[in-house]
Amino acid sequence: MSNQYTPREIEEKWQEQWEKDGIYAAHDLDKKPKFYSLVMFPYPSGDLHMGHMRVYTISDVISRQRRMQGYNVLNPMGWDAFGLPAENAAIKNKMHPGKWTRQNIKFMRDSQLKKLGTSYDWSREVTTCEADYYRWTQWLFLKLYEKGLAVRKEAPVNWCPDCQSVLANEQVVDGACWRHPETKVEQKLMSQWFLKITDYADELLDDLEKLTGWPEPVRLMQKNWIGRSEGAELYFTVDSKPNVQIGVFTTRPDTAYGVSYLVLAPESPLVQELTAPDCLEAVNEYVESSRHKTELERISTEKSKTGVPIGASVINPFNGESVPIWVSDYVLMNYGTGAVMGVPAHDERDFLFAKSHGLPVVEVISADGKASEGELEEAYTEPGVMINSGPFNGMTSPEAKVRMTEWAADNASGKKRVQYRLRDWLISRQRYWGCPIPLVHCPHCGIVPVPENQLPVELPEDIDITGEGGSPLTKHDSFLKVACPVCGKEARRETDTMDTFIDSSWYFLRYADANNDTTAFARDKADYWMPVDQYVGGIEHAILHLLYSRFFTKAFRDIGLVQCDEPFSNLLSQGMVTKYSEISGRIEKMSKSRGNVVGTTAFFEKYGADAARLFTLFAAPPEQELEWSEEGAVGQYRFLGRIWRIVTDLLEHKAIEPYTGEVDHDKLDTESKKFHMLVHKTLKAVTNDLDPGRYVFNTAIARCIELNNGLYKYCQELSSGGAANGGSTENLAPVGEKLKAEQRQLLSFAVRNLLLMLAPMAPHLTEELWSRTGFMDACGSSIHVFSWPGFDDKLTIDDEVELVLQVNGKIVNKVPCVRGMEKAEVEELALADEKVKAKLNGQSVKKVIVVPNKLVNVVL
RNA sequence: GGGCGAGUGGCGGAAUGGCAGACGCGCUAGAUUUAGGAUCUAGUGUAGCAAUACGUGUGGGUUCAAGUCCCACCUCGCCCA
Repeated sequence: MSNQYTPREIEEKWQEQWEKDGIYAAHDLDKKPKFYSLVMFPYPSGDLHMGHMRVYTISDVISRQRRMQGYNVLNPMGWDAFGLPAENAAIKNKMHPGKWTRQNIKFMRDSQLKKLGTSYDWSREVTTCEADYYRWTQWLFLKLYEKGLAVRKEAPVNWCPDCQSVLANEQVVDGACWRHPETKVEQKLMSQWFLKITDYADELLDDLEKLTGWPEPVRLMQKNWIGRSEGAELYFTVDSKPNVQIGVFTTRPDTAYGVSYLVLAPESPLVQELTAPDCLEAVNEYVESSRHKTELERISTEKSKTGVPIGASVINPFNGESVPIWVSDYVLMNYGTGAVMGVPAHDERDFLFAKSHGLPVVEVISADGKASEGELEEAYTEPGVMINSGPFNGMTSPEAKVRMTEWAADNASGKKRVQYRLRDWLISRQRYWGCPIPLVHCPHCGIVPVPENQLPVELPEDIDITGEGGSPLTKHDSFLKVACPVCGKEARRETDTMDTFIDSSWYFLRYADANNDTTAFARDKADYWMPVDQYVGGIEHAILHLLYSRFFTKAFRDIGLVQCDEPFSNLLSQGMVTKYSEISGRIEKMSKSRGNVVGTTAFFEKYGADAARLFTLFAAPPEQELEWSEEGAVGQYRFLGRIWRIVTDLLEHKAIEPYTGEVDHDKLDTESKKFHMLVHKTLKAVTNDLDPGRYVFNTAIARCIELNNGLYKYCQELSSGGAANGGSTENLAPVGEKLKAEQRQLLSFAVRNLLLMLAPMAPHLTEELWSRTGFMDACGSSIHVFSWPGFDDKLTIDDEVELVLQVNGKIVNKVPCVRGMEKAEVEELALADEKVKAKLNGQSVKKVIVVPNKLVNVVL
């Protein structure tokens, strides 16, 4: 039996044993209470580093502890395996995306995640790029299509020339592609598939209230993203064409008397319809130039606003005045109606626009109800009192907002309207490595869904990926040509694939029934496991992935596939892992490109997975940033070594035995009582720290270290008190035969509980010692399926407390005191204290504050 | 420009409004050792021999009592524009 702690020798052994025994299997429909623990599944990019490991460690510890607490735990893992990097790698290495992906998965699963000692139920592994998964992605798409939630629309889209693909708005960062920060995104008009997430805008917003287990910042981000704003749509009749009305959405109908022009988005069809012949050339030129601008450039409040008049005008329904129509690219076609009313006096962007084009500024709201003297310096956007607004003068602007909307509705000039920032989800991608959209274009029948029994529409493997000229699917004849499912005549397959966010918007449902080959997931299993009880993942998915998943869950509920209406009850957003980067000279997020990664293999070899796990948990609370330091990790390696040494030494000296009972406190001597209470105090603190919603692993580990330190000290005392062993550092433990039975029981009790508390965090070491100490045989199970230990609350409260004595809030003395002393008695004790008396120096006492069992403050 | 969050020893970080700095790293000393980047023991906020004084980004405030609550500001981070 080796007496050295060598993680290499034990970790792999137990990993194999656990897998063989299947102790982490989840049981569908079991009577035990369920706990669904989920971590955001990774993209199989090829190599995980210690930074990535943080999230898996956190989620694994939660799963393991819940399992010990008697829950039927579902802790699955899979791969978000479709996506661009596979195609890029294919172009670079001349390797098929499928081969590249599968080889990465194998490495990440077998050589990284398993070596971390994770407790996944691998029988439920899902891989989104395999036909047995994407078949159901397609099936679910068809369900959404039947429900009218998948629609084809002509729309201006963000086009990345590098990807040769359309990007969702969320994938455009600072006007550039999220994968190609150097590449400016272009605007292009195309026919595309959309999912109507806006149908659920209100529910997605309202239900954020229910998500009390989510971090507040994430809920706020979602709220802002949905961006509900209440206002009105107002109709402006075109001067020369009384049958044409232009609707504008505004959140400020109260400023309608201040309208001095109206603006159309360059993409608006009305531009072509209404432009006067003599303005046509200038307008066309302007429309053309705006096509090359990014959305950010267009709506920025910092730059001056460009635009040209189109030579037509509209009537303001409130005052009957005629105002000119302009075209300007600060108006976006896909927000509101693609037309806005210009109120320079009360909107920053309108103010800029009016100033640079010499348009009038009409003030209709002011702070005090009086018009400003001279010209306005800037737009007044605050609420105020109405002026220059006919019958609405004198009202406060919020009141006028309501009244003017009513007036417009009564006069067929407008209506109340709610507008969202959230837009429909554009899912078409002109890419190969994604889930094919299961539709067929038939010249006779139009768009025809592929019948369910013909699914999956498989991605052809015999393909040549060059990265040029769009998707290779458009050139693959046998994929392209298909008989129309309705009329049987020759038709063409849809060649667009789906946005990969679709794959990850339902994977949590597939885990509930991962091997079902007759449907996406059986209703009863999904209803049993859902919702996810604890989801753990990065803050970078705070908006997109979480919003899409919520949308899918709600849509599936309405289709009748599942009962729950929110997928994730509790969410933990772990902070990123950082490290000093030689390249930038700064502490930055750990990543390959920054050259500051710490690999898993070398680290596991040297210190073991348990030390890696403990350090990630110990260095910072989970939602905070964590700076990786090898020295810090060594500290945890040492802690594990200290447990190892003391336990193996106790064992060798026969000072512990596989004693599974409690300890009779009354039989213990004073020192033993103290140590016995330390064990109970630690059990209480650690259980509390691992409580749902708290998850402060750093302090839980600190408590375990304290208990271990206490164990060393107790052993020292036992040795010097008769059970001596010579004081050699080789022998930490007292000699077993010289100990009293209850002292041996206490030592065994302490070791047993220390191992149990650490089991979720350091699964290998604890299992090895559980086995070596004989607890495994005595309890008849792996430590990881044994029950989480309880504690006796009475033994966590000391009889004697240290009373802090203050004079005027400053600490003067500390005295021991019996717990539960009466206030008057405590007051007396404090005033009789020599040091307090010295401070008082005969001055009269104004009052005395007593905090029971803690503190006395004498105020002069 | 707006919103949110965070500033505590040499470092990572602890503190239901009630003893600031738990726990770890680092450092110092001792023990053990052929050796130590192993191990064990003790110490370690700053100044001071000491008693003591001062200490949680800055400035105000509330309170018997503030790292914690309120106001203003500074710095950093994230998100949105």
